Amino acid sequence: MSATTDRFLRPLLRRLQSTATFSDTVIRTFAELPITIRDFEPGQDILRDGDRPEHCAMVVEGWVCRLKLLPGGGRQIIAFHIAGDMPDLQSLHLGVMDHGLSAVTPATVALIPHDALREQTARRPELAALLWRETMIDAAMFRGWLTAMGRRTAYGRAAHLFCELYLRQRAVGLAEANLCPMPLRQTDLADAMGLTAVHITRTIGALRRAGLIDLQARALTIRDWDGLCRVAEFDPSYLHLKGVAD
Amino acid sequence: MSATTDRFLRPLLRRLQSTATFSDTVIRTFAELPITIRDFEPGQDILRDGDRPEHCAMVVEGWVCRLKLLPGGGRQIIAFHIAGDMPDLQSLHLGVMDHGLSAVTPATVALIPHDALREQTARRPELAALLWRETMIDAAMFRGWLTAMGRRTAYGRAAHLFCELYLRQRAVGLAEANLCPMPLRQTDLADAMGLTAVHITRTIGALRRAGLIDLQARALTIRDWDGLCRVAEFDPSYLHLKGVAD
DNA sequence: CGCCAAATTGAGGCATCTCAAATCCGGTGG
DNA sequence: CCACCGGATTTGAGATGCCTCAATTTGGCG
Repeated sequence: MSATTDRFLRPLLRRLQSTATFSDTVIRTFAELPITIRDFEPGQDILRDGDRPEHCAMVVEGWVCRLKLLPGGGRQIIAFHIAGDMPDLQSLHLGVMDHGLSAVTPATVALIPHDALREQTARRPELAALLWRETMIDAAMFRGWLTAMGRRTAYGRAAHLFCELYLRQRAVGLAEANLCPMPLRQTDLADAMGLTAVHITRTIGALRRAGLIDLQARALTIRDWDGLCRVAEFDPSYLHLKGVAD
Repeated sequence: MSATTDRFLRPLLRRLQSTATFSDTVIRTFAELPITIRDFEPGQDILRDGDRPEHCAMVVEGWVCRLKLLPGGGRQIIAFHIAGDMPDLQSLHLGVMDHGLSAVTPATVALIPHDALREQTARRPELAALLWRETMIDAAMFRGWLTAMGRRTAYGRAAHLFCELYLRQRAVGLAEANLCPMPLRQTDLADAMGLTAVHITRTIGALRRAGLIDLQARALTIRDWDGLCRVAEFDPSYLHLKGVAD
């Protein structure tokens, strides 16, 4: 197996195995996909609203985000993605991007040509079902965020996001006990939560003073997981992770 | 073809044809699915958070909504669905419901057994791709709502929801020119937009006074479509309808 | 060591909420 | 056909969460 394929396969399988069960045949199919790998700078666009991409991306390393820009200047981050995620899987069957994709940190991304992926999913129902399931989880996470935006206060919303990002990283082996990377600037957090950077500062300060978390040096420390979950009204079932009964 | 099958097929095809192109073989496959039909009262639960359904639903008639309830009493409506929509397609591959499904109006729903649907999608890649695409659009609509919640004021958010609900109904032949059913109570609108029923009253009043819409007798009249779109910062591409270039 | 971006703090303003009262409306019984 | 009832909508007034703008501090990095 080539080094490129290995870099691609390792995070992908880690991610898929955190939510689903599948056969070695599927793994072999992944291994044969003609992928290429590209690096991006922080803030660099990977795909723009309106693009018609010819391949799907998978995050090999670093963080990327999906975002929608409004004519009036509004900026809404709709998802963060880490190693193993496929942030634009929908481009396989929806021609036009209805949002953008950019690197948050320095990021390495594997590109899978649409035609190869279409051919393989048409040939292998198990593969199609597995990736279809990923789309379903994508939608489930939007539901989680939507509920956070609509019915949680800034305080609970921030707690909720930290719960999610910690659990997702832990599920793919990127977190230690009560500690995980958190490379987001307060601007990013603000645009993800529909708040202002200023208010994010105050909100994080409140979470810290409540003894729930610490946030420094691009890392999140969970000081009181149960307390954080309570404040967040956090129910991890929307992540559809294997460990959490599905 | 049985009357039951006909009631099921007509709205489903209308919906699918509004966004995608597909073969007669797929239609025949749909026609052979062993569906059953059930009626629901307004407010009645169709599926609850935590359920493990054995079939997918398709709306034959009426409106249903999907919603998430928070332990603290919060209630967030995450989607409205009309005839032809499949509001719990994700239950095909995600075991547990992470949200509920209830009838908004008196509603008729067709139930498609999971095993039949799994068998047919495994056998027919075109069918799988078509429904997978529906899941992708589902996710796209959540992105649209998420952005509305995060970065639009109550005024723009309401305008946005009305734009969407009008276009979606028109796409499946349920709207006349500048007029469509709108059977939602202000409580429903409030829970969908993350606002209060009281504030919905004031917001709709403002839209009316601005000469953009009228809302009475469970019907929405569009008085100024361009103006409404401008206020909403509405870009219909997230609906991935055929008419709107995809 | 100094620079620039990011984070923090303060003060005043506005959008939306809460609570409470009044009115409207659709359906039902007389 | 009218009177009534309960749920839905509307209106008012005061409270609050988050925003805006502006100034200051911190921290990573050349």
